Amino acid sequence: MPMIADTPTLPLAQRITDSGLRSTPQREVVYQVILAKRDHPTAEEVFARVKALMPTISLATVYNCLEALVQYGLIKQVNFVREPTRYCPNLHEHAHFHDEASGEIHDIEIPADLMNHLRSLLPAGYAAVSVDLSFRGSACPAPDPAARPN
Amino acid sequence: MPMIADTPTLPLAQRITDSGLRSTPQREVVYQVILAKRDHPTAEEVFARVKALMPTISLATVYNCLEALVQYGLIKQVNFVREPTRYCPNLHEHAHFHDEASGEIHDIEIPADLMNHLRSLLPAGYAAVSVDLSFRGSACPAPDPAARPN
DNA sequence: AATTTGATTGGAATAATTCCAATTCTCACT
DNA sequence: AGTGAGAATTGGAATTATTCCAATCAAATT
Repeated sequence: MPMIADTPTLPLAQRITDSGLRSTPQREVVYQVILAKRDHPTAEEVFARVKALMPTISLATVYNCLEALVQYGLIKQVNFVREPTRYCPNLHEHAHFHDEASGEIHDIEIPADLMNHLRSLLPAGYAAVSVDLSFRGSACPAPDPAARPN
Repeated sequence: MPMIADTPTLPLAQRITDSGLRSTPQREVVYQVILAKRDHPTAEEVFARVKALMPTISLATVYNCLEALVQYGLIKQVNFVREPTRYCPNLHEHAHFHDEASGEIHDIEIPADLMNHLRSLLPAGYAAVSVDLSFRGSACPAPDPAARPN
């Protein structure tokens, strides 16, 4: 029987092995659902989405896969006060905005030089592995009073 | 019997009521232990410290008090990936450095204009109530090779 | 094909936090 | 000072998020 060329997961498996992580069907499907939607699902949400594609997967495996994917730099994790950990497919260094009204999380692009500037504020002897910048507040869809078609 | 002037908690009670929050003995003692040490205790750590002063207090009340103090702006809460929420007496807008080696959290001062600059990066319609900036990495105690007594 | 190593699984265990109903306290008002 | 309404506190149960564990399964290497 043909082993390849009947599922579109090839590039995914590629990307996983390229990172140095062994590829497994479970890791592929977890990675796939995170890339499929540009949002910030919790482990439980990932589990729910993954079960649609692979009904036999367990929650423990989803946690394991997420941890492995984070560790090998394929996804990032974010967290907010009193919220479960969320996972993010956007590897580009960026900030997050947590909209308290809708509960949604939006990516905020931050110029790279500013991120580096933030790092440079650390006292001598402090080496930052990661910088976490997040905003909390509310987002109004149409703020400027002029020019609204509707 | 005299109702006041026999405990040094007066200014604390003052500060609590001034914030608009009703002062209670429990809230005072929770506030007191957080101000007493410039660190970042978890709720359990606060509970342990508070019990030394008020052995009958319950953990639920510590959580309630912490929540109330945060809500009325008397303390701040911080959190890190896969760590319990921590509480911080430093109201001055600042960042945190989480030292992975020691587990310690250090306050990092950030110029106010830079914090405002960060806020200004948000797209129109996004209003940030709070900005959370935290670093994760390792801190070496003596970085500069010159000038060390001892 | 056998061995070894690593991954997955389900369920139990743990950790952090919240909920709840009963009691107690505080404050405002007689 | 006494009383009643509303708020805070309490202990324990419940919930949520996550990790642990031992057994099974799969894959890579000899």
